[in-house]
Formats: sequence, C-alpha cells, structure tokens
Amino acid sequence: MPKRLARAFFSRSVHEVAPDLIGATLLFKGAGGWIVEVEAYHHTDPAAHSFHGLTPRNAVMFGPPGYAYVYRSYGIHWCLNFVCEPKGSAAAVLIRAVEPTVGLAAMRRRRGLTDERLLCSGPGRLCEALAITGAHNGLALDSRPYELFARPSAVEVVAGPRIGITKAADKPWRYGLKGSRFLSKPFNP
DNA sequence: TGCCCGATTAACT
DNA sequence: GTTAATCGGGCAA
Repeated sequence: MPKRLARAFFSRSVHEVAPDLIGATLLFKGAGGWIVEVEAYHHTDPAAHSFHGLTPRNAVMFGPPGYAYVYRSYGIHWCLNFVCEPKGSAAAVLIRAVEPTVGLAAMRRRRGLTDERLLCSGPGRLCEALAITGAHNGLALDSRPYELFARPSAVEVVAGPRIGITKAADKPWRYGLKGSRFLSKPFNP
C-alpha cells in the first residue's frame, strides 16, 4: 500500500511539490485516481490569485500548507489546489487532471459521460467528477474526505507553459506524466 | 458603482 | 475557430 502524504510533504517550494505530485493518488470520498497534470502558482507570480494580496476568496492560500484551496472559475466550475510552502507564501498547486482508477461508476454518473479519458482531464472536469465544491475549501488534505498517497515508484515528468493564463504565460510551471492519455492537453515536445 | 477580465468547458459553425 | 454560461476581483471614476 502506498504511503499517505504527510503534511510536511507540502511544506516545500511549490516547484518541488508540483512535479512530486505527478503519479500520486488523489481520492475524494472514495473516488479518484492518479494525478497526471498540475500547475504551480506563487504569490510573486502575476498569474496567481494571491498576487494582489489577501481576499476572502484566496484566504486559504495565505494559511498553512497541506490544505485545499477550492475556487469558482468563470462563475461555473470549481478548481482544486493544494496549498504549499510555509504559511504566508501564498503558493499552491492547481490539480489539472487525474487518471481515474477508483469509483468509476460514481464519476461517470456525475459527469454524464462514459468515456474514461474525459472524466477528470481538466480542473473543472476533475471537480465535477469527484463532487468537490466550495464547501470543501479550507479542509486539511491529510484527512477525509481527502486522501492522498505518494506514488509507488519514480515516474517520467515533463514540464511546459501553463494553460489558460495571459500573465507570466512563458513560465514552464505546468507538470505532467509523460505520454499520459489523461492530460487536459498534450505537452509539446 | 460600473466595467472588464479570468488558473473553463461544451456546444456550436 | 467561436461563443455562451456566469460571478468575484481589480481597477478606474
């Protein structure tokens, strides 16, 4: 059985944590799978929600590491982040895609789809499949309904520019599992 | 206060 | 390739 991720795992630079999350297992209420795509954000980064300072929405980012920051995107979708670094860094990793392995029936029902490849291949899709909403913002990642397990063995991680942003769009802070079919978009070679 | 834009997605043409 | 759905935040006035 893989090792459960301790809170100390998240108390490091967001650029160390993000690639280390590739291949880790994310479960929420017993459904989920392997993390195959993430992006790193830091408060010195113009693309980050924390860049302009603390607000009610991003307050969790300014708190201690090892907690979930869930925000509403475009007024429609929910997106899940893991807060990292010492408290006050306001850094987080956006979880962008998961290869579904557990609770397939529940995820298909919530998404209204059968195609496994499209169940969790995007930050909004992932939250819909796992039923993660703003009600789960600010919860600790080392206890239910969240469950996180370290990857059982080394994996090949690729990096590239982040998706859907206009500021600091050149930074290669998107990380993915090389060759995965479950990415929200392929990485350019 | 009002206006514009965004860490998105699905359904169009 | 384009667009609607839909709302909180930043910034100008």
